[in-house]
Amino acid sequence: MKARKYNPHQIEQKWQNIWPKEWESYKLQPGEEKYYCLDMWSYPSSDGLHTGHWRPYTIADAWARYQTLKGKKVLHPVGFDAFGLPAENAAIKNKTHPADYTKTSIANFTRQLHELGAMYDWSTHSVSSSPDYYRWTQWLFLQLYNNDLAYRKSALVNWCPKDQTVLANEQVIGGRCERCGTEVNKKELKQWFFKITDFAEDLLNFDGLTWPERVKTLQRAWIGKSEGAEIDFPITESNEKIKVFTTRPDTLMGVTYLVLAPEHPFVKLITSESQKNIVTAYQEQALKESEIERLTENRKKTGVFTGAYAKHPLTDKDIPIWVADYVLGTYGTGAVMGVPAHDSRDFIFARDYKLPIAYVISPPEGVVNDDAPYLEPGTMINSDDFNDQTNEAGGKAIVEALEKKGSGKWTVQYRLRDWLVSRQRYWGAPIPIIYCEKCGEQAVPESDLPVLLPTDVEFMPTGGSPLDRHPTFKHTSCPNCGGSATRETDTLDTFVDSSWYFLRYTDPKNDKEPFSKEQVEKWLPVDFYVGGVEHAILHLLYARFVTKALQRLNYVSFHEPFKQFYGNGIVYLHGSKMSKSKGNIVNPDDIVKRHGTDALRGYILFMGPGDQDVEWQENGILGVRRFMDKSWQIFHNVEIDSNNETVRPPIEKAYQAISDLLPHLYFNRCISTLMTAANELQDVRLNKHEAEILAIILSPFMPHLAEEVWSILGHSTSIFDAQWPVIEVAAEKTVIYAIQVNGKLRGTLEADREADESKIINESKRLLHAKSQLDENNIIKTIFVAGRIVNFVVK
RNA sequence: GCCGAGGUGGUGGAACGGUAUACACGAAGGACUUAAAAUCCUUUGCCCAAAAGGCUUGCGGGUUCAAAUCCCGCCCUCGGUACCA
Repeated sequence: MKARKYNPHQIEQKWQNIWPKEWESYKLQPGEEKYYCLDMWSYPSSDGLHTGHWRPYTIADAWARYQTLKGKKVLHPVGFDAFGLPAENAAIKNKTHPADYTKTSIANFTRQLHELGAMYDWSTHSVSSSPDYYRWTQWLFLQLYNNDLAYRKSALVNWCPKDQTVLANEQVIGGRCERCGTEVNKKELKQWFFKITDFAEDLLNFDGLTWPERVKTLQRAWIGKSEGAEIDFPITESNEKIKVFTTRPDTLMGVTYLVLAPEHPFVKLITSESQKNIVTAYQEQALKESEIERLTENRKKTGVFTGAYAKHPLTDKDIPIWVADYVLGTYGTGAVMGVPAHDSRDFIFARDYKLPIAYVISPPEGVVNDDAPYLEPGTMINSDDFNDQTNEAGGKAIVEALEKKGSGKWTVQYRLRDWLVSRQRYWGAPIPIIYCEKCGEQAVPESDLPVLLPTDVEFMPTGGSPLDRHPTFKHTSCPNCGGSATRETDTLDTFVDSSWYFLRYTDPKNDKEPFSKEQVEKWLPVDFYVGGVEHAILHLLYARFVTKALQRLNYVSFHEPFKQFYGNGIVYLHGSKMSKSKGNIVNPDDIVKRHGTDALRGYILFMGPGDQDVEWQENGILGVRRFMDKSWQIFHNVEIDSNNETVRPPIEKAYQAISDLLPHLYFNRCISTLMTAANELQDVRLNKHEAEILAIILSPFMPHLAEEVWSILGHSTSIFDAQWPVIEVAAEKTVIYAIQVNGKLRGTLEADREADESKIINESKRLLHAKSQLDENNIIKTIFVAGRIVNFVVK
């Protein structure tokens, strides 16, 4: 075989055209072992992909190909999350229709994904904005609606003034819109919600899932479970009770005031005549304040007295009721008991407003310092019957006493709020609800789905729902009474689309149902999911919720969608995350042109551990390219007709190492291993058997090169129809001992693997003696580790 | 503050408690060439002219025959998060 120069371009195009584009891999045959390998639904944009985007795709593809070689039937689907704000905003900016924008973006993405040479099954292809997909998104909405998991209510919600729509809590990052970074404000609006809070407890459970700690922690923090007590404080001169939530019922005897959030409904009810003006002014001012101002660190606490009092549930003492915005209307009961002696916030507030501070827990030793709140455990004091026990026992006793009186109980609070899913925007799935004056809210019958999104809509955002302005969309008849009725004109959050797409992939052409139970049960849960950790509390939480909801409704039997989640690290360039808007991106097209897809894939894997952030090194790609040139030469120096089955040590070693490393996803170390082997094999003439092994262990990372070599070696079928080789690697005959004195390396000794301990120790002594580095009389102890080390401990 | 991930050469990074710095980039020198690119060879953690030797995995302790790795106490960087009662 005469070595041509390695021409990646030619080879890669060849195989990208030959590799099947549609082979309906979701049709699992009896006896086949499934493996569902998924990368996150692409959000197509006209900007195209940069090398940072390639990272998860490359990881997923290497992994999918490896699983294939291990004999699994791999489902590795592809599709596009095309609905949503970014597409709509980009379309507006480019003065085009979102549908047209989406079409060109998808075409562009499709081309780039082909260039990646990934093992995608294009027959699974689904697009969230196509009616045969969103029909089932609407179906999903109806299932939730019909089972009390979707509802409409009026609430104070997040409003993005730039995008002119409401947002879910998860889409507000630090008081700003997740998409455009604009400060959000609060508006009282009637909106649609999904009851994710029903699953708060289930969502905390990650048993059996291989997920990175950081992602689990983020979700747990977002769900924010805290255990404590709900305690009633009856309002004097009213029949109402103020409910407070506290994690510290043990401090109940130290309550010196109560605080209501400014938006608490009781404020109006209880405020005394004389305080009315002050309180109303305070409420107005508090509501005006933006989330960002309110979140400012170390902000001065403000508040006003309502003029009203409540009775302490155990002592009946009058407790003044205040309004202060350090209490949030959206958490707990929107009211707290003020215990300045044992809570830092209450302490500051009480000091500033001259409210009494009553210590009810003292340190186990010494006396309490009254310049500061005491937050540690201790002994109950000043608490009547509850004195002299630990605060833990005291807390239990207090709740027991409250329970007896019917004015308190143990309870659990979550920070998680229901998921707001309606949007006042055009480019999304219409919410399938009809309002009839006679019959009220009506679900669109499933047989009438999809509720089509009209194309002739004036979609510039103005704050109202664009569909509302359409001449005909809105008008329909009531499915119940047949009378004239109107449609809901809000559309669904795009995260609803992406919260179930992995189910659709198992049955992408089904036009009777979103997926057949049989298909979904065959493939799910997803075995391996790769994507960015920035989705930790958006997509990943929503997808888990939807799966759990569908399980409750009996559409699926599993309760988690993603068995293993691999959060790929971010690629940085010049110290910040690659992004088109910042202008610091590396275009993969250029690199592919110069060095080929395989070199780029190889470098992406070689850069560093795939789950860690890494800085892009412009020249790093050269090392991989040189390795590929070298490999090309090695593969062209093969005894093609030989029946020799001996496997040389460099190949054995590489095979062994990669077989050990790859299951742990140590891609970077696999590439290093291959490089080492190539360096050792440069001048060697391989036999055919060796070349085949080498090609297979290289193929997950550089599939085009491996496939080409495989065909040159005389195979007419794909290398990915082959199996990961199983070879017995014989242990080497000799081993190298490190000879140490007091743990410091003093020399090395090559010895027979089978040589016995005393022989090796003697040889070691002789060696060190010759170098005058050991006085045998001083040896106190000799450590011998077979095959590794001899360590002489000397005086 | 709290939670998570990190801290190893000039750079990206390797290292079941057992020869720290593999692999690669970059740099220096050389070969080939009229020349350059490409390629190949050599060197490349620090100190010392070199050898010998010593030092070295953010800092300080500890455990161990032996620590980048385990334990304790700090420092720094990145990411997340926060009046959550």
